[in-house]
Amino acid sequence: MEYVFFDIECACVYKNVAKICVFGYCVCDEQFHILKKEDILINPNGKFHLTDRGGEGIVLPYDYDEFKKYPDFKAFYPKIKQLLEGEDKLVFGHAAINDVKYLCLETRRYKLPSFTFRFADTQILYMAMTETYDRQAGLEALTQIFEIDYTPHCAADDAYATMRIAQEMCGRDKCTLPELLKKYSIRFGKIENYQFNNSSSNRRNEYLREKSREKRERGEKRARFNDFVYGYRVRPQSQELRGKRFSFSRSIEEEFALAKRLVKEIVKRGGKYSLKLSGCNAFVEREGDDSVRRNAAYKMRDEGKITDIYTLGEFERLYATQENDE
DNA sequence: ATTCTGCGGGCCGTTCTCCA
DNA sequence: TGGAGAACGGCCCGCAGAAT
Repeated sequence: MEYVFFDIECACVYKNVAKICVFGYCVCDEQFHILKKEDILINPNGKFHLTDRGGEGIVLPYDYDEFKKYPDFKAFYPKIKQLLEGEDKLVFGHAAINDVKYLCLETRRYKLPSFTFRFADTQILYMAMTETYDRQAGLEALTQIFEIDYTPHCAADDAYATMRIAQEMCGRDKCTLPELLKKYSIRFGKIENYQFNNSSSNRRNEYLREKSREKRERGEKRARFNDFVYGYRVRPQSQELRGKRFSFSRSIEEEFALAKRLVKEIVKRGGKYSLKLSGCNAFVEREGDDSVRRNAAYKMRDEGKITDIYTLGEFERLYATQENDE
């Protein structure tokens, strides 16, 4: 069994065209002994557009004029196909779905048959291992974590770094790469017939499901509170809070019973409640709150737009009716 | 009969971080 | 250029049934 790690650099990437200029790969055996490591330089048949965007972008560690001397993608297609589709090998990449997409686009551009192979994504694997699903781990970040030397955006070196990261992950869990994939329930991505889908992990899928459930529930809570606020139109009993427009920190809003009770107290005294912080002149924060909304409220106080900020405790002491709450 | 309330849904945006 | 995700933020409507 051989492992093939690959990475691709493009001269330009647009919506429906990505012109590949380097196909870098690193083939190793099951003990991560490197069998072959190579950069295939390819004439992209197009200009380089990687740094046009406001000074940002990437600079490839190659002399761009060099590329014109090499054959184009069509010429290298059989070799790349053999590398990725050959028998008895596993294909890996860091955020491989991007590279797979570029391969797909180039086969279309040059009217070549679609690639057909399976691949696993080491970035997904890392996320599953470390259970950090809330942000992607960049290749550079991972090389720092595992102390791997490499030249960024040098395709063969990126492929090598990807391999070393896989090796380190195996070392950490003291198992082989296929065992690691199994352990973290990594499913292979696949390209076939110009259609491709990503490598995935069960844990990440579970996480995503959980997140979407939480998001839905938060949304439901907010919606309930929103609707209550919009629909609550009782006549005030006093003018104590006349001209005051309150907003609460999010965590208070999400505690429906509490938020509802407080809004009733405000309205009873002639005040108003708004979900929108801008336009308010009073704010109630939860002790120890460090949310975006709370910080925005403090900023508004500095600007003189908000005059009163209460903690929940202060507000309760001032306005909450002990008896006859409901 | 009118008002209040609960519950169901929907829409939009910004900013950040990945990838070449 | 130009996607894909993710976190976070703001805004509204319609309807039915309960409450008064």
